[in-house]
This record gives sequence, structure tokens and C-alpha cells, in this order.
Amino acid sequence: MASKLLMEKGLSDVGRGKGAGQREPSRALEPVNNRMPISPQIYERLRRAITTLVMLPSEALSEQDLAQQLGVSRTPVREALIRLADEGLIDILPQRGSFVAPIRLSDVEEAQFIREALEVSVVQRLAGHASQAFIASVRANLEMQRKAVAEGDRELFLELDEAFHRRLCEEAGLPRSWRVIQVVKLQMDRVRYLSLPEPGHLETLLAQHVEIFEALEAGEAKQAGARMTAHLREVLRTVQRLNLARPDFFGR
Amino acid sequence: MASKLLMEKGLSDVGRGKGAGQREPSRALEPVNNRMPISPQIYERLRRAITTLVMLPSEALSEQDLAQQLGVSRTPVREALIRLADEGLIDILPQRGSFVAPIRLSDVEEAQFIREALEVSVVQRLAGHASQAFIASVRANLEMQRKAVAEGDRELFLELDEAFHRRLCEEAGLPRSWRVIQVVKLQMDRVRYLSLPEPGHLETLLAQHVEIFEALEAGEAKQAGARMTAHLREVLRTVQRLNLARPDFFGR
DNA sequence: TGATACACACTACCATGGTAGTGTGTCAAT
DNA sequence: ATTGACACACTACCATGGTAGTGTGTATCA
Repeated sequence: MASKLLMEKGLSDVGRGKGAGQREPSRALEPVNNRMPISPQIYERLRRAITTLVMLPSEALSEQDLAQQLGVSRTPVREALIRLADEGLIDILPQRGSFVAPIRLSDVEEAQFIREALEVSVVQRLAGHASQAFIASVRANLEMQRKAVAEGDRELFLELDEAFHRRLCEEAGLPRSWRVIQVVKLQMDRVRYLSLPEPGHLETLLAQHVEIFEALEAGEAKQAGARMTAHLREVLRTVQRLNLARPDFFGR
Repeated sequence: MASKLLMEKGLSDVGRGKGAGQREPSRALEPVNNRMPISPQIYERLRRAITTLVMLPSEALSEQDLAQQLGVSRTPVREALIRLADEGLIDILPQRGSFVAPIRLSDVEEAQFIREALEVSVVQRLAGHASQAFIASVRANLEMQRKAVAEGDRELFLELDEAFHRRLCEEAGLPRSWRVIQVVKLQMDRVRYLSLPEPGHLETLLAQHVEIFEALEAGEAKQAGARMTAHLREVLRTVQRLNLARPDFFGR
């Protein structure tokens, strides 16, 4: 039973606090929509537990257990599991059980394909149409990335990395595309989480970000796309190494 | 109250029958996984009701009502609604109500963008790598499309159209990509459902299918991609017309 | 007439009980 | 030692009760 582990890693005690770490705006008279249902919160926690490998691939779950550990009833847990199954992070076998999906090479490769198709199109659309505010904010982001790398703060770098890619979609006016990317990216997040402690890796990623940005700023659509392709394919190298190092995480 | 309408259109009486019209294989010793939970069936029915405009945009729903009309409890209905909300077909306002999402121009356009990015990549990857079995099956599909057009069977043509595009993804070994396309396509399906009775439209689509196929067969990746782009953009013309004809279906 | 307090009728939401289906271990018979 | 039957523990699944939150209509007061 892995319940203790989950507890210690901070899975329990939901609490009706604020949603995903958003900054509190200093303006009064906000829409007050903080009364968020807890079901999405459960989803969020479980998703994080999976992508950070707190819950290991192929591990058996159960609505009952998770509900107890999280301190809520089975219903919101079940709803979260269904959603995670939709996204391919969990396999639900009717009347048998729910299991953390093993890392499937085919899924990772296809996620890579989807992400590449979308993000390349995004930067190509964006090239030459970037606003000044956008340029400035991305430049600031890249500067923070540089600091994170210098300080060796991998966690922070990951967040900035994500923000960088999300920002591109937002500027292009494509929020739903980012949602899709976010979902398929989940397949790779587990891989990346393991692969971080590789020397020089963060530097490579940062350099690629800068190159993409420069092509974008210069309005060179084709080059921006090509560089994005090269950048995203970095992950594939990682998954190959990991497949050899930890074959027990992988499945059919 | 639109309950009567829904009943008559075949929304009620779920029944634990077979899943989505699959052919029964004549081999013994099959996995027998026909004991499908009814929750996905409810989802399927609601989805169809929305895309075929049995349930109109902005129409108010309620777990309670739907459960009664469908003859099941509120739980599977709720689960279906959550999934539909995830896919952007339903807006759930906590503690207030659930509503069929209005057709949003921005959503339709972005769905178009996503689909284009993906499907163009698919045909480019596929060009020149198509198996003989694939060539044959697509050829058969196109022949059936021709018949459907000749007989003016719009419903059948839509199915064959969908099968055509799905087949491309399958042959490319990209089932998840088809899933993504399927989801974003939902945004356009409502539009298409209204726009069918336009003279010469089916002929145009069929001709485009043939052109894509020929480029694919000839291994001309670039041209296949270009033709797919042109093909998919047909929908945009439709949505513009419809926006003028039925502005009440559209929202923010 | 206009604004305000309030009761009511809804909603989605979470909790919980009951059930059919499935795997597993135990024990008997071969 | 292998196989088979059977009881049991476990699962996801659906049904249903209770509750907090929200909009709306309706009296009451200025």
C-alpha cells in the first residue's frame, strides 16, 4: 500500500483554497469565482502526482483509497479519474480497477507528432505579427530562464519553459491549441521529469528558445518553424535513453 | 420545455445493447468486452443530439431533466456533461446550470486551425508510404462517396467523409491524432449539419478528396498537403454564410 | 413609482448505499 | 502435481439523498 507515501508527498487535505497558484490581483471587486468546485482540484492533484512520478506507471489505484487519502468522497475522485483516462494518463478497466498508464513509446511519439504539427504552425502564423508587448514579455521570460539555468533551478526552468510555449499560443490567439498541446504534453512530462539531471541539457533548451524567439522577432516564419521542430525533437532523445534505463516504466 | 422533442428524436431508452454499430466478427473466442458501461453511451447520445442540432445552441439543460428523459440516473448524465464541457460543446456554470454552448466563431476558426495543422502533417507523413491495402480501401471508399453523391444521400456521404479522414490517420499510425481531430471537429459539425443542402457542395468535396488521394498515391507530399489545406478551408466559407443566415445560433 | 428584503424554486455538487462483474486464493478431487 | 469448483474480497458502476449556491419573482417599505 502506497498510501503513506502519497500522504507524505502532499496528496491529502484538499481544503477549499485558491486554484492553481494564481497571483492575487490587487484590484477590488473581482468576479469572486473562487468558489471553485473541488472536483477539478482533485484532478489537478492527481495529474501532478502522475507527472511527477509520485504515482508510478502501472500502479493500481482505486476510487475508494484515493477518496480516503484525499479526504473527499468517491464521486469527485471518480470524475477526475475519468478525465485522466480521457487524457491517456490512466487506464480504467471496467469492474476491475484503475491503473496509472505505463509510458507507451507509441503514445509519446504521437504526442510529439501532434505537438510538433501544432507548435510549428503556431510560430509560423506568429512570425512577423508579434506585438511589442509580446516581444517584451518573452524577452523577460527568457532572461528569467537564463537566471534559472545559472542557478541550476530545474523546477523553475520547467515552469518558465511551459510559460514560454503557452505565451506563443496566446499571442497567436489560439488558447484551445495550447490546451491540446498541454494534454498531449502530459505524455512527455513524466519522461522529462526523470531526465532533467542531465548536464548541459537546460543550456541546450534555453539556447533553442532564444533561437526560436529571434527568428520570430525577425519575421522569418520558415526558420522559426524549423527551429521549433529541432527544439521539440530533443525530447525524443531523452525518451530513448530512459527506455533503456528504466524499462519497468514502459509498457506495450 | 423541449423534453417531448428530445423523446421523439430518439433520445430516450438507452438499453444495454451493443456499442457503436460494430460488425460482429464471425470468429469464436472473442474478448467479449461488450459489457460497456452506459456512461459513454449517454455521452454519445448527447453529443449526437448537439451536433445534429436536436439540442439547440444556448439551450438550457439540467442533469435532472436529462436523466429522466434518458431513463437513467443523474450520475452518468453528469459524467457525460463534464466530458462534453471539456470538449467545448457545453458550458457548465457551477450552481447555476448547464447550457449547450453557442457556436463561437473564434472556436470554429481555431478548430479549423488545429485540424489543418494536424491533417496536413498527416498526409505529408503518409505520402509515399501508403500500403497497397490502404490504397485499395480508400479507393473503395471514394467509389462509395461517388455513389452517395449521385444518389444525393447526404447522411451517408458525411459518414464516408469522416471515414476517409479517419483512415488517413490510422494508416499513418496516429490514432490519437484522429481523436484530437474528432474533438475539434465537433465545433464544425453543427455548422456543417446546417449547411449541407447547398447545390454542388458535395461534388466539390468529393473532387477534393480524389485530388488528395491522387497526390498521396503519387507520393507528392507537398501537393497533398496543399490540397488538404484547400479542402479543409471549405468549411470556413460555410460558417460565414451561416453566421449571416442564423445569427441566433452564434455567441460571443 | 421605485428600490430593497426575502422566500422560493431551481441548479450543480458532494456523499453514500447497493449491485453486478471480475480476479484470487482455498480446498477437494483426480 | 494439476485441475476444477466455489467462496470471498475487491473493483467500478449507477442510483439517490442532502446541501450550498444562485437567480427570480413577490411582497414590503420609502
